[in-house]
Amino acid sequence: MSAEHRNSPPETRDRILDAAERLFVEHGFEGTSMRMITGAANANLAAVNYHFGSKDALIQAVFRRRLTALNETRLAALDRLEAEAGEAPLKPSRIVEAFFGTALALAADTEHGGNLFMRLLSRTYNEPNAFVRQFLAEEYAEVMDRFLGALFRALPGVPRTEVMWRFHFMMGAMSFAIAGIESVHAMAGMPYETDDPAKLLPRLMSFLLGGLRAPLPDFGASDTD
Amino acid sequence: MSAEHRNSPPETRDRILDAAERLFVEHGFEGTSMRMITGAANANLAAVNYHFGSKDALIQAVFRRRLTALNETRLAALDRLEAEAGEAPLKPSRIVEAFFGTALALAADTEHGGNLFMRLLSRTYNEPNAFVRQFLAEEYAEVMDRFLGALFRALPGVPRTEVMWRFHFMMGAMSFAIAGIESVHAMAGMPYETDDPAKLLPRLMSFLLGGLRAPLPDFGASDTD
DNA sequence: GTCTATACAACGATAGAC
DNA sequence: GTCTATCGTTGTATAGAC
Repeated sequence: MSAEHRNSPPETRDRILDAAERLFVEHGFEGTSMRMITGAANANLAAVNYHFGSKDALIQAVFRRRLTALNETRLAALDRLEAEAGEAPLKPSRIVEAFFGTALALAADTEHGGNLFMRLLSRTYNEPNAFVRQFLAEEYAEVMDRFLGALFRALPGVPRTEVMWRFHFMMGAMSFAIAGIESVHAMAGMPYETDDPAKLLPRLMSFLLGGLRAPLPDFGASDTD
Repeated sequence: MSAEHRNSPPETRDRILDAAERLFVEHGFEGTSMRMITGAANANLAAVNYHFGSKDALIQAVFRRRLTALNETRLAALDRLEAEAGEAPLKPSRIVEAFFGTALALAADTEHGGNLFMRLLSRTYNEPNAFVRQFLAEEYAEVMDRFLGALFRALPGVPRTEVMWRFHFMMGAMSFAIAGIESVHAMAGMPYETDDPAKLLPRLMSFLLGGLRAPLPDFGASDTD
C-alpha cells in the first residue's frame, strides 16, 4: 500500500498525518476540512490527494499508523500470557487487562500523541461512515478473534454469546472511559476529583471484571423463541 | 422556544424532522446534506432554514423532540421508586433499571422510530461537535443530577467519585449495547445467535450491576501485581 | 406566515502546467 | 512532487410569491 510512496520525503506526508490526527480529534472527520489540515501542516491543498488519494484514505492512514502497533502490542501481551500459562486456562482478568490495559496505556501517552489518537479511536467505534467502519472491522478481526477465543476457553461455563456481548459492553465502557471524560464532566455538573490517568485503569478494570463475572442474565420463561 | 412556530401546519416541519432523524442515523450529521433531508421530506431546501434556522438547530430539534420525553419518563420512574421506598434507601438495581431500562425500552420501539433515535443518541455522546455536546449536556443535567444523587444515597459506602465513574462506564456499555450491535457483529466475525431485543435488557443489566457492585479499585502505592 | 427560487462562499476532488 | 485553476456540491442567507 505504501510502496508507491515509500521513498517520498517523509516531511510533508507525516506533517499531514500529524495535523489530521489532531484536527480530527478536535472537530471530527467531517468537521475538519482538507484546507484546515493542509494549512496546519504547511502543505498545499492538493498534497493530501497526492499522498493519500482522498480524505477517506487519509483517515484510514491516520488510523493504520497507530492501530497496527496497538493491536500488535495486544497480541504480544496475549502471546506472553498463553506462553506463561502453558496448558492451563488463562485468568479472565489477565485477558481483559491485556486488551484494555494496553489501550489505556496508549491513552495515557501524552508525549507521542497516543492520548489524542485513543480519543479519536474511541469515538470512531460508533462512526456511521461505512468506509471507516469497514476498515476498523478488518483491522480488528484478528485481535477480536484471538481475545474472544481466549475468553471462551477461560470461561467454559459461560455461553459464548454472553461472552461476546459482555466483551462488547466492555468496549463501550472503555470507549467512554477514554473519550468521554469531559462530556460526563459537563453532564454531571460536578468536577471530578482528579483526572489522574493512572487511576483510570484500576477504576475501569474493577468495573469490567465485575461486569464480566456477573451472574448470567435470567431471560425468564415467558418469551421462548 | 417553539412558540413562534406553534400554530404552523405540522406537515412540513414534522416531515423534515422525521426525514432528518432517519438520515442522521444512516449517514451521520455531516454525511447528511440539507438537500438529502428536504428531498426525502418533499420540502424545499430553504424550508429547513425557515423552520429551524440552521442545520445545527435542526439537529437540536431532532433530539429535543425525543429526549425530553425520554428523560421525563426516567424522572417519573425515579419519582415512583422514591415514593414507594419512603425514607428507605433505594436498591441500586432499581435505580439503574429506571435509567437504562427506560432507554432500552425506547431502543426496542421499532413502531414509532424510537430505535432509530436511540442509535443516533448513543453515538452522539462522543460527538465532537461542540454545539451538539453542549445541548446534550444541558438536556441531561437534571436527570444526571437526580440519578447520581439517588445512587449516592443508595451506595453510601462508595466514594462519590467512583459512583460517577461507574455511571459513566455504564453509559458507555449502554451506548454500545444500542448502537454497536452490527459493529461488533462485523468485528467478531461470528453471527450473534439472536438480536432479540427482549434479551438485551437482562444482558445489559447483569453486566451493569456486576460492574456497579464490583470491589472498589485498589490504586495501590506502586505497581504491585 | 409558509414556502420557493436563487445567489454565495467554502467544501472535496481533479486535471494539467511547471 | 508541487501548485494553480476549476468543477460539482455543500450550508446558509435573502428576496419575493402566495
